[in-house]
Amino acid sequence: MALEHAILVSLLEQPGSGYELARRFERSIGRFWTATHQQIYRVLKRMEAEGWVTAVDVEQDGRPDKREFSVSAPGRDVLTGWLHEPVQPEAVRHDLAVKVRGAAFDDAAGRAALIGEVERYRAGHEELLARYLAGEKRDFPDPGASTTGERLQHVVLRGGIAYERMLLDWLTEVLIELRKES
Amino acid sequence: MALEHAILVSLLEQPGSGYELARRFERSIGRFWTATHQQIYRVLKRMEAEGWVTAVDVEQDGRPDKREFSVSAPGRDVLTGWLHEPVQPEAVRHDLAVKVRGAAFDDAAGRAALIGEVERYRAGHEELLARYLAGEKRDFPDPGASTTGERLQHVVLRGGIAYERMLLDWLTEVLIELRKES
DNA sequence: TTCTGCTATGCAACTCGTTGCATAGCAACC
DNA sequence: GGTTGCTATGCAACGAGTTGCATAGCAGAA
Repeated sequence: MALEHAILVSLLEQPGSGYELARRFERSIGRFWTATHQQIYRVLKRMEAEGWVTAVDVEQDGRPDKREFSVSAPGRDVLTGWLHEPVQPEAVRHDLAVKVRGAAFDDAAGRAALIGEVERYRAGHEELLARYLAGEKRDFPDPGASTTGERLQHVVLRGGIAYERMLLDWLTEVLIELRKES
Repeated sequence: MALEHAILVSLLEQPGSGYELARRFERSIGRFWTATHQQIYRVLKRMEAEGWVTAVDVEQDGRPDKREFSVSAPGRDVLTGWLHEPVQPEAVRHDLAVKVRGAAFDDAAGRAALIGEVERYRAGHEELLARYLAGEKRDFPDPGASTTGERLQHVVLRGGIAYERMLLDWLTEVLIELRKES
């Protein structure tokens, strides 16, 4: 399980509350690891009990108080320990690919509906790519002069960008094939 | 949940036993949906109870008997019903991206170890790409003249190929960045 | 002042997926 | 005859992830 590790990385990059983490997981970190706020709160609780993170109450004005988490020394050790473990092959789960193969067993009207869905899906990923590119321009304007952390964050973002471009090209191909059958 | 649907697609393409399905999930279908034999048997049992698939005992010589599953009419309806539902955004979970960002909080020796892991991981995906390309050559030698099912299977395979190529390029970039820090 | 909406945290129940184990038929090899 | 290895099926326990719900502070608008 790597949610714990994703949280440790995120908190090392920037301490924050469970709520803030959930928002980061919706945005930047969600590029490579998704999680809901319930999962995050539950895991934070366990991590706090194990001494991997520490929390301080922070009063805010105009807002409810929050509990800000930081990574402790043992938490850092847990992270580096995990970093040195072998990289496991990923579990791939891609609904759309199942649907495309399934479309062979549907009728023309059903395939037409699927085409609409794929177009909608593709438009969503076009938006996502645009957001990544905007984020890249904003956060990494100067490719040469940056810290280790920034350069590693940048290469991960470039991975997200490459993935989205690949996906958009592939979806174009899928639409061509699906339209041949309608 | 789409494991049920992946199984329905696979059984429509070719009826088979739980064991055979598990082997297909290791190979072709595992490109876009992974599952272990335990999961598959459990889900098959439930699907049989709900009448989505039917089983016949098949005697084999030189081997234990097997139970071969086929999709029933209700099962087909379940599949087409699912095909017409909106495509959900995928849950992305990529260990390696977490590790790359985490490498900023490791020391030089740790990053050196990670480089070795990434190289090993990359070599695995090079092999996988080679297998996909060999499979493409074997199964889809003639791009023009094929059935709907074959063309849709081919476009999904091309997606796998595009993904692996993108991944290999990205891993090259990751290795360059990690080596800058060692 | 009530309603909407964002910040902030959490429980409970459930489903999905993983891991470890167990059983059994049959073939081939040593 | 024992061992190894592949085919074939399954249970039980656990851990991970999802869904629905609940609570509460505070701001701004209607």
